[in-house]
Amino acid sequence: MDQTKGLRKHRANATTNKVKADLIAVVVAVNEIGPCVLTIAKGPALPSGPFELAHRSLQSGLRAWVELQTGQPLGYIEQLYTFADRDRIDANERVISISYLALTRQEDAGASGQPSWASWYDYFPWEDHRSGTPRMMLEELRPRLLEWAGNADDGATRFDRQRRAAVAFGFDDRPWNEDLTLQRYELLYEAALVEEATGDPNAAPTASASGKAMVADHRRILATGIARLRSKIKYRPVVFELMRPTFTLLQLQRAVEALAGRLINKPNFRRLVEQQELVEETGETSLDTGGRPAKLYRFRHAVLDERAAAGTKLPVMRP
Amino acid sequence: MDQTKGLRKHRANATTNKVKADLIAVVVAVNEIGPCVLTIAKGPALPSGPFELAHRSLQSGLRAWVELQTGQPLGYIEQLYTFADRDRIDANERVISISYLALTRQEDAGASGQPSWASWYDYFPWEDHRSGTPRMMLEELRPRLLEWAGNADDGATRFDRQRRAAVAFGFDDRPWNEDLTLQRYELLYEAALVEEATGDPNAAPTASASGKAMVADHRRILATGIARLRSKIKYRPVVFELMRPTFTLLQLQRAVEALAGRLINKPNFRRLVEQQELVEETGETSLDTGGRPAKLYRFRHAVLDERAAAGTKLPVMRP
DNA sequence: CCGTTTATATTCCGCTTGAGAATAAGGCGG
DNA sequence: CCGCCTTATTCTCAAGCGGAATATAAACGG
Repeated sequence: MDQTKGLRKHRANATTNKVKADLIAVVVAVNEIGPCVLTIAKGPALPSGPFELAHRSLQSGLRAWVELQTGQPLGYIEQLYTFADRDRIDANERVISISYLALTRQEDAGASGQPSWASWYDYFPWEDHRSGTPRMMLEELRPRLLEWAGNADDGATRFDRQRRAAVAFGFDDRPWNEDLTLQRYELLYEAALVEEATGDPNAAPTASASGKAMVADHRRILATGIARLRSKIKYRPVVFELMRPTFTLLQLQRAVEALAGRLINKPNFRRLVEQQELVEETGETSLDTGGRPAKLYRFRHAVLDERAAAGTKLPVMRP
Repeated sequence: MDQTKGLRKHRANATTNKVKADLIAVVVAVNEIGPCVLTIAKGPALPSGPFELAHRSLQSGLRAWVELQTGQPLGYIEQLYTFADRDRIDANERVISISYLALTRQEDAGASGQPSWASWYDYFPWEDHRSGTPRMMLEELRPRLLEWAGNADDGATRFDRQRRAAVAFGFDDRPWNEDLTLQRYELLYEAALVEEATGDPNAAPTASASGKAMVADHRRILATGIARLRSKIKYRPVVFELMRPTFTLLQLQRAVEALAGRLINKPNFRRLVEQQELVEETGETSLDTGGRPAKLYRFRHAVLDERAAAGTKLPVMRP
């Protein structure tokens, strides 16, 4: 097989192997309730639509679909993942899905459309550790995962499944890692503990003990978005895309806690924010906190240019 | 505009908006010379080919094309980015490119094919800081970037361009950040200091003072791959995909240095590797080091399961 | 005026990290 | 055989950072 053959084939098939490209969005906002995801009113599904000739770019196509389906304008957008749907392998049609994470403020919604927001913990109840480890995780998920591990044929697989579950969920005194949202969902899928894994893929999704289901693989895409966001807030100032123009430090902390799904040490969080110079005082204070008034801050947009988030962990030598 | 209309449109256009999907690979290996990228022999281009109906998945399609064009089997693969080619907007054809990063060992090459490897610093000479800051960066790039900044219409833009160049390249006593490979290339592109930005996109690329050019946007994709790899080696043990089964700690360090493009403090690097338990001794030693024999190590594959690379940087509370 | 509530500031300690020096174990030439 | 050169391996030490708890400030309501 020489490579000339490969190149010839490349050209010959150029016109026959077309695919349909779908754009799909995980749109996140934070309100009093907590972290929310934008769904289309028709059902438990993420906004999506095909990439069309009229779209100037992938992102503008996504913006158009989301705004058309929900009336919500998008701010920050970043690509998540592209995959070829395995469920839809027809003889002559292939579908590619390009998923995105978008951050927005809920009040940005325009007049048109009827955005419907849902707490993302409705879909992943085991992901919220702000009030301690969720009961259902220890009382339902854990025994069912152990049962699944025990069902394996050979001992090696049993041991492996147990270890994977323990790492993902923090069993056996392992630490909880909020970034592993996707691995956890995939593990539950593999163990057939989420509805999508068992039922007819075309059946209407319902709520179950292990969280609300969504159509097709939308819940998996949502898990990807949550995982990406949870790890990203640690090294990039993206939280501010979700905040109002001015805010108190506690409001900022609550937003981060809502996303991360766990509580944060207050003084240390303030120290972190201040020494990174992420915010500046507006000079005003907020009285509706109940106690002493809190200073209001705004995001220092300059940090987006100034710093490039120096990478860590490699003991490089200084010149 | 209600959403019903959006959904109707969705269905109606489902069959008319097909696109061609290209798979494109940044295949990396490390040899005595340094970090290498796999190119097709026909010219300065990355291996690529269309996603076809016959391919079981995007990744398997990529594997097939790379092996067909270069004879190189691929190990580790991860997705980089998906984009719609702006250069090729015909009336009726849209092309989507899905790019991948692949890691392999050079000796893994089979009999067929004729892989051609090139040091990636041939394409990005300003990225190699292992022997100090490259001359060409300070003597050629810097003055030309400053000139470009000075050419801006208004003072604000001039200042902004200068700052961006300083952040990306570490001018004015700012630290060098090896992870910014993509930003640096994009800046040079914007300043028209790389050949792809100026010449006819269909002209044959040549070498210039600012590194070898590649066809279309392949050099940009390569920059994306380098940036991803440089940041990934800091929190995931992917270097081992590029190493021989057994190696000395200095060989491992040299590989990381080749990728990162900068030197590493030896004792601290050893401490890092050991305390993370990434490797285990084979019991043998290597005599061909010139001085005292070095212990040989192998990668502890178990770490891939054990640890999930705990995220840092958020002052979470412990229960 | 005092207690309650929340915001903000300060302190302390242990661990990691950056940087350099010291020691070990081969080969080689005299 | 001995001293020297080269590279490998280990040790030390101080500065900085992160985790946790405590102390002070400013509003409100009785």
